[in-house]
Amino acid sequence: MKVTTWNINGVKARLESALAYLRQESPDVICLQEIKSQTEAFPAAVFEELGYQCAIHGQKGFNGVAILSKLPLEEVRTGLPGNDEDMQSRFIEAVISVPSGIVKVASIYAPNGNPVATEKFPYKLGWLERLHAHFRDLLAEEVPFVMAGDYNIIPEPMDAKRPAAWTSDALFQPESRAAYRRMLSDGLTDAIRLCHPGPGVYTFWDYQAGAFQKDDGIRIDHLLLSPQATDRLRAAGVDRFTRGWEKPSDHVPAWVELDV
DNA sequence: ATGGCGCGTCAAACGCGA
Repeated sequence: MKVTTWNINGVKARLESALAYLRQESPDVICLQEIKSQTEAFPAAVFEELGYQCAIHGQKGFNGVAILSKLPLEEVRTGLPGNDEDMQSRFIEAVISVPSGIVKVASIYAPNGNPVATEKFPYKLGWLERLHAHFRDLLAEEVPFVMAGDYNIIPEPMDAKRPAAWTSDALFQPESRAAYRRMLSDGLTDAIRLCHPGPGVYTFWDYQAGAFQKDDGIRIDHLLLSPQATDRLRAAGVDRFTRGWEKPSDHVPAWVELDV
């Protein structure tokens, strides 16, 4: 079972790329972020033609997440628990049926948090706390789950080509990094890091300044696995080739392969 | 050394991202 995550930066702008990617790589499940589409406007029919069921949590203009699955998709939940005031569409999860039972999959789009001196940064940290509280509940269920998405966190200096350039950025603040570490110390595994322990593994390159040509990237898209999912982890990777396609997203897909 | 983009909204700039 292959589970992929991809911040596509607009599902309408990226429709041809997304379809090309799915035809080529054929993941069983793909978690999308920044669909920038209302739920009703999501082009579900074209994905269904490729054999995917769609669970969508959109909003007007910004944000928006989705899970597309070739395997039976059940018990869809939208919205991160813990704050009824939060209207931003950044979380969706579903139960996926697999031969050995179930796998829970969440598509998450954590807040960027910039500028740090504004209310955006505490919103980011609060959101991450809510995410942590939610998966702590899931851990108690002792089921395999994958929380995949754009965490907007550079975990370590080795996850940036130029870490010094990010020191004042919300993505690399000590508080952001600490929130990520707490999730790992609480039992989740960073699958990409486990399978690729060295530096130079990036998932995002800015559109500006020829960042991709200079490989001036950062690793901010992550797949965090529960212990039961980690037991089944066969491989993980990043598909950086899509960044070289016409009209690319600034993020590339990252994936895990699980024995299920 | 610096700055260099792109999407969506909406019809010209602007909010937002990272």
